[in-house]
Amino acid sequence: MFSKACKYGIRATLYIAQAGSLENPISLKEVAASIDTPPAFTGKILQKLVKAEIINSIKGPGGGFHSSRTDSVKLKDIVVAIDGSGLLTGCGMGLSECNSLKPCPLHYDIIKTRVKIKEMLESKTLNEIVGELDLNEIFLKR
Amino acid sequence: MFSKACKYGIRATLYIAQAGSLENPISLKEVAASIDTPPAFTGKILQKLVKAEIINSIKGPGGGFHSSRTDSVKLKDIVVAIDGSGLLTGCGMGLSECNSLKPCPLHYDIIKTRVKIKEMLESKTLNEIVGELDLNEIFLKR
DNA sequence: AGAAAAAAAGACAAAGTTGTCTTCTTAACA
DNA sequence: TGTTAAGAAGACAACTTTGTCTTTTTTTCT
Repeated sequence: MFSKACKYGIRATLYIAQAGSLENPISLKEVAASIDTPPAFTGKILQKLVKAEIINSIKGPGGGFHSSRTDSVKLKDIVVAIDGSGLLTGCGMGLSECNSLKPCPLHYDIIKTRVKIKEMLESKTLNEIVGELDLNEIFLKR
Repeated sequence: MFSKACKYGIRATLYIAQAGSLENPISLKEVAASIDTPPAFTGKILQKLVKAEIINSIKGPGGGFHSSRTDSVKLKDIVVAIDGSGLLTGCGMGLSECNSLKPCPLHYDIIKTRVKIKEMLESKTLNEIVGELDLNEIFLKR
């Protein structure tokens, strides 16, 4: 469903949302160690998330990442920023001219399924997701 | 959601189910032209589908592809044969030890969504899908 | 039996994704 | 003001997916 980069991005964002703040930003090194992902590749992904304004970065000594928008960012924002909107748009069978006037054989079933996928991706903010976590459990690295 | 190979495979299978029969098998060349996919690559995909017993092949002059199981094959069979079961199993965030005892933050939402995806992939047989088509419309190549 | 037509199989090439390494820029702090 | 610690950016390498081309196998037909 999601690319590897996107999965890493979700884990990274949740970790940063949970552990980081403007006063205490989380370094790339700590993020990668905490979610068990390759540090340099994780850095590339975080760059994309910063450009999409999903997280914030602070340069220089003591710098790192935090998120100032945990009350408005949803999973969909992360997925679209990293994987693009292909999961939610376009013909499921790869036809270029598929629409409700000339639907492909799967058109309406795909649309119905996408409604559910969108619900999953849009129903909660980062705050709401993080709020459900039991912080005593390791949950992003296993 | 699906790889390119899988999308090609779905289109090819539907075309073969609709146009082919034991007496009149469809050549690779015709399949690829009809669904607008690269012939050689399409051949590789059809080989996988033959091995998975989703379609049948007949070698030699006059040979080609047909499906003897249009009444039992479902989209899920094609998707699993080509893309594997990753869309329907495993942790959505990529954690190896995610389950209902130690669920990841998205665990239950992912499960709910997958139920809907499975419904889409398991609700109809090839016959039922093909039966809905208006055969006068171009529908697999656009 | 030989020729021809078709899929099967295998080697290869191009493009995209994943991952690493080095250099550049920014900012804190002695 | 220089050093150092951090992210940003770019070049590169490995692997996977997508795609092509050639050879082999099977089968039909003459």
